[in-house]
Order: sequence, then C-alpha cells, then structure tokens
Amino acid sequence: MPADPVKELAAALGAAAGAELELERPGEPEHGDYATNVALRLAGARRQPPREIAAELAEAVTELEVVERAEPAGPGFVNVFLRDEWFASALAGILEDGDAYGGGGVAGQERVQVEMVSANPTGPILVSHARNGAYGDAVARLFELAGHAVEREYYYNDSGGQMDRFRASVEAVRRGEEPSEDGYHGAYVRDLAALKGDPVPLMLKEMEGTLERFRIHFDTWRRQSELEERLPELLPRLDTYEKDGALWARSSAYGDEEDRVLLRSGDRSPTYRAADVPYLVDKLERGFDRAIYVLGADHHGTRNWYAAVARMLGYDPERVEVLVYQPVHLTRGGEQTKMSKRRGDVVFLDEFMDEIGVDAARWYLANRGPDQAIDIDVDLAAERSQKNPVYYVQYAHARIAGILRNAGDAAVSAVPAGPLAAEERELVKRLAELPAVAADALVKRGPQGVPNYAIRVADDFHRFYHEHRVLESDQQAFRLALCRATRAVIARCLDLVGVDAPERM
RNA sequence: GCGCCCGUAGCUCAGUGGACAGAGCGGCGGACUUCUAAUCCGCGGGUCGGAGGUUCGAAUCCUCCCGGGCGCACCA
Repeated sequence: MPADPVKELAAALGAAAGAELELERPGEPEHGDYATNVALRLAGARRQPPREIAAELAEAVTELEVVERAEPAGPGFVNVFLRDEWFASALAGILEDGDAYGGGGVAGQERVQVEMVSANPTGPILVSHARNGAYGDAVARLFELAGHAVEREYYYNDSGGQMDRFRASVEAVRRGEEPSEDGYHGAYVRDLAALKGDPVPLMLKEMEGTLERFRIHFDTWRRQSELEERLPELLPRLDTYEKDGALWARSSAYGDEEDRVLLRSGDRSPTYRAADVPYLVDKLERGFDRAIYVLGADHHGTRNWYAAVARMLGYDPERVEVLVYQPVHLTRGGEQTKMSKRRGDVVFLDEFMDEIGVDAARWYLANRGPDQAIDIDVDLAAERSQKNPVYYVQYAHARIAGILRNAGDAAVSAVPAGPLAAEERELVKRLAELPAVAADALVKRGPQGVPNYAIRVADDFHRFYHEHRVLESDQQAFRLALCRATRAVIARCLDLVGVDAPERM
C-alpha cells in the first residue's frame, strides 16, 4: 500500500477522536499544521455547540504521540500542531515509495482506453488537436499512476468525402493544377505531391512524428474503413427506423439528444455516426473496462451518443466516458489566429513547438482546466519563456539535481539531527499532498491541479533552499532526504503533464 | 429558441462548502564572495458579472437575470 501521510494522519486522528475526519492545510501558521472541520459537521447531529465538540476532540487528539498540541479555534475548527517525529515518518514513507509515490490506492485495476486526437489525416497536427492530446494524455498518465492499465488509441477516417477531396487536391498538384476551391491548399499539400503513392499514409506518418515529438505515444491506430466492414452485421442489432429514405438510429430513446442518421438517403452510404457503432463495439469487445473519448467542445453535442449506442446494444453505458474540453485561441501580437484546416494561416503544432518549446507547449495546454478556453499569446510565450512557471518548476528540479550530484554518496536519513525549521516542515507537508492532488485530478478528469501543485512544491523548495544550506550543514543527511523526495515529487508532476525534468539548466 | 461551457487583481488564470480570496505576468522597492539569482524578500492592486435563496459558514450549491464562447447536418 503506497504512502499517503496525510490520509494516515487523518485516520489516526479520526480513531482517537472517534469520528471520521478530513484534514486541510490552514492558510495561517497560527492555525496549526493541519485543521479539521469535523466538529462543525457533527454539531447538527449531536445537537451540541461546535466549539464544545471541537474542545473535546482537541483533547482526545492530543493523546497521540505525533501531536504536539491541538486546540479548538474559530467557529469550531480543531487545529493540530505536529511533532518533528511525524515529519520524519512522512518523509520516510515518501522515500520508501520511490516512483510509486502519489499513486496506488485503487480498489481494482481497470483496463482503460483513451482515444484522443483522432484528427483526420488531411493535414498536419494543429495546436487545437494538441490540446486534445495534452489533455487526454495527462488523464491517461493519471490513470497509470493510480495503477490502471492504459492504452492510447488514434482513430482516423481513411475514406469518405473529406478524404476524397484531400487525395484529389494532392493529385491535382501532381498534375500541375491548382486544387479545387473546396480542396486543401497548404504548403504541405505540395510537399506530399512531391512524394509517390497514397498521400494518406504519408500524412499519417508525419502526424505520428509530430505527436511523438509532443511526447504522446499511441499504442494502436484504428481505421474507419476497416471498422465499417462490420456494419451489415451490427446495424440490425440497433433500434432503427426509416425516414425520408435514410436509416435512423432511435438514439433519443437511449439518452441521446436526438436521433442520428446511419445510412444516407440516396446511395445508402454510412455516415460517420454509423462508423461509431462498430468502433464502439470493437473497443468494448477488446475488453476495456472503460473507453474514454476526448472531444473538443465543438463536438459536445454528440457526447451522449456513444453511451446511447452502448445501451442500444446491451452494453453497460458506464464503460463509455466522454471528456470535453474548450478551444485554444492563439494570439500573435494581439490578433487572433483562426485555426481552420483549409487556410494557409493555420497554426501547426510543429511550428508552435519550434517557437515555445515542447515543455512549454505541454505545460500551457495542460495547465488549464478542460472547461476553460485557453488563450496563448505565442509571442509572449516565446519571448518571456524564462519567466514561465514551467521553467520555475524545472529550475527547482535542476537545483536539487545539482545538490545531489555534489553530495555524492553522502549519508541520507529521514531522521533529523535536530529541531526542524519552518521551511523544512512546510516542504514535507507539501510533498505529503501529492497523493491527494493526483487522486483529485484523476477523479475530476482535471490534470491542471498537477502543474498548479508543482508550482507550490517548487515555491516551498526555493524558499527552503534560500534559507538553509544542505551540504555541510548539521542537518545534511535529513536535508538530502528532503531533496531526494522533493526531486521525485517534482519529476512525477512534470511527467504527469509530459514535461521533462532536467538535471541542469 | 433549446443545450453545454465560461465570467475571480491591469492581463492570463488557480481555487466546486470553511477561518482575513491566491499564483504567474505587468508596476514599484530591496537581497548574490555562499549547494545554480531561471532564485528570494517586501509594497501596491478585488463590489469573486448582478440579484435572490439554501447553510453555523457560499467564489464554490439552487433559481432568475446580464455578458461572452461553442453546438443544435444525411460534414467529420
């Protein structure tokens, strides 16, 4: 069972107090190391003034060895002050966990598939797709840290109207003609025309290269045309009806907003929605306990469609999950850049990474909650890159790496040689938050909590560093232990959002 | 019209029931013979869009209103 020092403390305090309680970190130092509002919660049921309950709980809790003192405060909080022994054992637990720290604690392991990006291969990966990937990949990494088995999948269309226009555009250039008005016109179309063969696999290869550079690795790639072969077998299993010469799914009866067309009137060709059906079956038949779709807000209208299909086919809709995120707006010199695939002025992810770097790109796109639209001034992001929080956090990591290099094989111990300083205690408490931060980010499907926490860790470390020497201090062994744990926590946080943890800067 | 998302410091945003609301950037002023100054310390900056309601307690939950974004295809 991986360490969670705060949870363990809460359990111990709760046992002593005879009530389940949660701990929070008060904003004011006078309010103790941790505080609980449990007395306020109990007041109603016990018909007793919260201050009175708080006083009783404080007394009970003081019996614990790690508690120096506890006191009732405010409207009915219990403020808890801890002895150095607690900080030592918390630090020891963190170090023992090593790479596993921050994760675990899940009841059962799930097989999870995160399908993301899934942009059709009609052009290079754009910054808008990158947010999809940065978000989906961060969620995937949170699942992995928690102990689940995750596969990342890319689904793409290789047939249909859009792809026909794309191929025709490349063919036109190869014949020395201009692509048609509704075709594709970017410089990349000319690059593809210079190569031989079907441009679709060539385009995909390039997209995969961009995504690898963005540090997203896909385990599997799924083609729409291949999945469509199962349509004749699967469509009869759906609840459908004929209207206006088309075949409709009665999805509104299964939780969707509306019914969807599966086969067009006229040529009876399958729609994109039809292809969703064999694809969903394919996912569930492959045994994923949870199939996650990552969709941009412009597709949020279909967020209930997937679970509706699952219901229609008799699968548990709980296995299907849709994550929606808001768009990215890039500005350059204050002017908004439109991100349409067919225009020449689109922002490619590769260009974006060229300008601000992979680390800053991943950071910026994971740093905001999925419900928040992201505004990035590219000029500012590149120009002021030295002041980006991502470098602030990386710098803390590099500083620690430097200290540990200089320390060589000096002794390391979580047991302090003397009384702990305020900065040391604050840092340990901060490190102890990681399991809760990671668990919360996973539950909310909101990875932004991780980079925000990483800034706090770096903050506490830089302050500690400024006040105290590590090497050749009378607390060297303890401080080396603190450095090791801090480095591990920062590295973990950076990794969760796909950012490198540098040894030097 | 209906649905989803957003509205918090000059700017970009954290913060989904707790104590006087936070960070970065920007502004002003300080700190390097010291393990990395890409750092640290201080100052200034807010009717948390508005109005009601629930609660011992609301930026956070509920209702309504205002403002902005995105959807409401036999495109994907």
